[in-house]
Amino acid sequence: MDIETAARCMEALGNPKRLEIVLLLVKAGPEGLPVGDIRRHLEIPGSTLSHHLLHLVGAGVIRQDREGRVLRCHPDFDQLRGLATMLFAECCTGVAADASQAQAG
Amino acid sequence: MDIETAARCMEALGNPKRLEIVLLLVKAGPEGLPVGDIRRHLEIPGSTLSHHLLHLVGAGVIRQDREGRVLRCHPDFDQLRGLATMLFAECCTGVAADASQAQAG
DNA sequence: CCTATATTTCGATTATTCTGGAATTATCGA
DNA sequence: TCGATAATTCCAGAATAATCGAAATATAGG
Repeated sequence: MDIETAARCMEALGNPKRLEIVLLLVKAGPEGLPVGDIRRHLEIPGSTLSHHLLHLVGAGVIRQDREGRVLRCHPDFDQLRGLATMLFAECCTGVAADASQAQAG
Repeated sequence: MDIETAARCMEALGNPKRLEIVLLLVKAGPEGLPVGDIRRHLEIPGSTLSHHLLHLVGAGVIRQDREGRVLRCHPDFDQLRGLATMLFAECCTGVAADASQAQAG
């Protein structure tokens, strides 16, 4: 996963409402939940919720499947795992402090 | 970690420059890097970098230790781990779809 | 077709964030 | 104290995001 993508995911998760949505979906598991259920759980206006969901879908954090009138939302577990992994992927692999201080100071 | 805190961390990591900063610091390991080194690596104006660092510190994602004129920045590994963990902490533990559809539809 | 339900899109307002030049503060060494 | 380096704060403008009511679209069942 590249930095732009990861930042988009993080940014999507960086809003309390949206994070609540995602945690709720993760809790619900792979089957996820319909938009309407999320709305009832979180008690936010439909239009606001719709924007947040679009945002999350755009970032690739959740996916949606239509089932008749109902739009079911699932977390994208692979994406979330990738994100969590990325934070530590190159942990402690390098990037020493510059020598420039020693030279200049 | 509560949702507000987690969202603040995510939001802090949700900017490409800030994510780059944090990944650079994670790469550098526990010793971290001075602000000036980060600036040289990322090539951004000092004031902009300063704002981003303040943001990251405020969110608890990094910490800073002054060493004379140099301000050394470290990732807060505990916080980052906590964040990564939280995403899956309650994975698949519940939240079934409402019965209301079956009743209403 | 008609009615009800599920969800989105439109449109407008308000709030927040990002950005970076210039001035400022702090520390070091002579 | 002076001069250099490290980093921050001040300020202001541009860009983005959040919010939600109202209207619109889509689907289902009779």
